[in-house]
Amino acid sequence: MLGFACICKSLNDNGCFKTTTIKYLSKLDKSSQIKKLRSIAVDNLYNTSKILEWCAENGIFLYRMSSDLIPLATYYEDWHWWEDADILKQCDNIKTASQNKGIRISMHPDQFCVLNSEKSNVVENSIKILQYHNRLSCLTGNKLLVLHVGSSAGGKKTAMERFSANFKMLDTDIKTKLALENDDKVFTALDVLGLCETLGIPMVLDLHHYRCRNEGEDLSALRARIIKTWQKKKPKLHLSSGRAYDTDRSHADYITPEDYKMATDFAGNDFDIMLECKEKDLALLRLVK
DNA sequence: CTCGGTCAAGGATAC
DNA sequence: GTATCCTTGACCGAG
Repeated sequence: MLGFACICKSLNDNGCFKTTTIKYLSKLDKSSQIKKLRSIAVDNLYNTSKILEWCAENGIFLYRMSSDLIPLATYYEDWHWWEDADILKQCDNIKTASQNKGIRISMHPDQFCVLNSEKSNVVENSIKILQYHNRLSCLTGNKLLVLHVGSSAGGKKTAMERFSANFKMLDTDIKTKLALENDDKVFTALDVLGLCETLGIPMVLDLHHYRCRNEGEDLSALRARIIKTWQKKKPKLHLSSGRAYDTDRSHADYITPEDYKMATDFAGNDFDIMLECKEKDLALLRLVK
């Protein structure tokens, strides 16, 4: 099963997400700020359920929700967006749509969520980011948060130990949603697999990151172990093509036929494949065609 | 209307 | 320490 992330280019009016900035909001009075934030959140959540409907109509049952549905969610702590009736209604629509249509959803906290940072304020903020994702996940029925290990400061071993220690301090509710993904600069598939096995969480294999960064490990030898980390859930891998060349870390607009074949050969019927490319759903439709 | 500078946030690197 | 890059896409606002 193929899926795509966030933006849906096929939907002109409902396929994208709004946002705002602190700088802009600071020019408004408090009530206008909240009004603006609410309006953006409701629109973004509404668009997400529209995208889910579009997915079902187009035979797509795998989708990653945007992390930026609630604007400035971890900044405006006095704005209790999760107590807003309109927002709750929209979240419930997403939950119902994904469950009724059988769409497997996930989220992927961005680069600012560095749980293993050496800076305590960064760790605290990362936990806030995870709490936000968890809260939104609970309301929308999402059960999977895909994360990178993060910083490599102090060396890989120390950095992974920091990750484990901080992971263990998280709420159980968050821990049961987390999965870890290998990255393209530091933590290899083997590094992340070992960490996932130790922590008892699923591993998302990113094939492009593996291509950019590996220590010669043989993926076919890791395949069964990776699947095992998912227990009864459907394992997932990420696929993208390099923009300018194979190991270019920048993502291309589309997936090359060669990369798609490589991924499907590896995945068989055992893995869902999440596409990461600029043209999103359009790239997926091209592959299916 | 169009286009470009700007934006909460981290990390790594080079100087 | 500080500057700069990596890198996303939506937005404001100048023209």
